[in-house]
Amino acid sequence: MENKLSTSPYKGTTDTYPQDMLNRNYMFDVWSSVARRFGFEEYDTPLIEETALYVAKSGDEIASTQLYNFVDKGGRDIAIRPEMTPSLARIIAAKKNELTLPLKWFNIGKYYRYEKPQKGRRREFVQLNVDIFGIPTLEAELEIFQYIFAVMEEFKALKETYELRVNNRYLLNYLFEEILKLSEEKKAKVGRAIDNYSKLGKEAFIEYLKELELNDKQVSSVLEFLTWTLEDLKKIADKSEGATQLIELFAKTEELGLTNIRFEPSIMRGLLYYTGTVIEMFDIGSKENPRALLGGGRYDDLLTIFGEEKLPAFGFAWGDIILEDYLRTYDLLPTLRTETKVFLPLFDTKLYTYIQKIARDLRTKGINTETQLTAIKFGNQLKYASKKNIPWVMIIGEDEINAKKVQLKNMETGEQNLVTLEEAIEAIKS
RNA sequence: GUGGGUAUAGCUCAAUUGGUUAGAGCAUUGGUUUGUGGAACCAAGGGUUACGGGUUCAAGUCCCGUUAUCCACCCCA
Repeated sequence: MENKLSTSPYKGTTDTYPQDMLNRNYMFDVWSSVARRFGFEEYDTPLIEETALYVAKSGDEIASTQLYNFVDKGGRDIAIRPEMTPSLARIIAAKKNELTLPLKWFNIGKYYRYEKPQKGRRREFVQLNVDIFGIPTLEAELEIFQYIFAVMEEFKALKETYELRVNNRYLLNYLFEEILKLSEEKKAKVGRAIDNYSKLGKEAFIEYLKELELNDKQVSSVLEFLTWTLEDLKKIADKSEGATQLIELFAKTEELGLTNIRFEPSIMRGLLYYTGTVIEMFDIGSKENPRALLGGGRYDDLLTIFGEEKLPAFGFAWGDIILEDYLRTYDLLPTLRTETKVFLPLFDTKLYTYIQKIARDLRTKGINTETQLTAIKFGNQLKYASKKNIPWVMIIGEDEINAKKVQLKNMETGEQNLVTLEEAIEAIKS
């Protein structure tokens, strides 16, 4: 090992400097303020859970390969959370009898997955989770859809650049069981192929299905399925609950006037706990962001892993990295300035205490104030304030103190006035 | 986990194809009569050329390994 410590962050993680933090906070503020506007409440869970929580749900290789898990000093097998849903289900199951339904909860938190880092994918990332518990009907879906679109509007995203794609796991089950009559093992593989349909291309897709030993009839059934529209669903409405739900769902989205949403038969969403509606949102205005912006679905059965009765649930997760990529693609990140409102220069060390007391006064009144700490050349102090994009500079030297006034300088216009402290505060606050 | 590309200053890139002391722009810091910023000009700091080994009289340049990053798989909770 080398003696010198590396300044690089751990593989697949990134440092966030104050400048980047402004963007991050902007995105998170939109997420959470719109959530509160809809009546969602914030909650949190520990970063560490028992490994069993994740194994119970998935059981397969995800837990062994992509989970950060280890044994603690007490011999417990624990893991850093790779997602929120199991923890959320856990805390709800724990207090199921005392919680008033429905629950509309959200959280913004960090997650860790042992992945090979790529663009839009890191080992440490932040996700927004929004979930509704206790609504068995499609109103839960509609509430979430409206939230998602409200967020996109808040980001000022252009309508032609995003699309929410919706499918239903019961419809997929109908395809697998009633039309194709597949074994469990093949369901998973065909499902994955369908998920990859647009990426594979039609020919590679057909070839892959044939490798899975699907006969010609089955292959053409899958291809036909992928072209299905809502009209086609009406023909099988009496046979598939998934079809019925989708028809009803889209009737309501239309009544609500929701756009940027459509039925898409190839949406799969993994293979784990989803029970009905599944959703993904995509950037459709460019080719720069091929990954889903967000994904989610209904998971009515998840509480059963805690030995509880079923509780209807619908929710989704939205990743920070891909959102930021999306916003950058369309130049939707506003130019953000520091939160500091006013800068107080210092002409002479003798004035330090005086300036500090003024600053204290300003801060008491809720004005974010930064002061010059050492008396360097005034031009450089202004340069500093200018570089940090602080909108106001309050200049106080001997002359101003004698006049019992302050010079208030607007850094954008360069305008400067000799005013009383009260007048200055008024101007800064407005 | 598999396959491939890349790695030179904080950032974007040079370096006559193996040949002196590795350069430039931007950024940073200071200066251009120290109570007025953004521009311009001047100057400075900043590099074990990712790390380790090898070939060679000579390596930023060629070879091997490691690490990181990007792309495609795998997976995507």
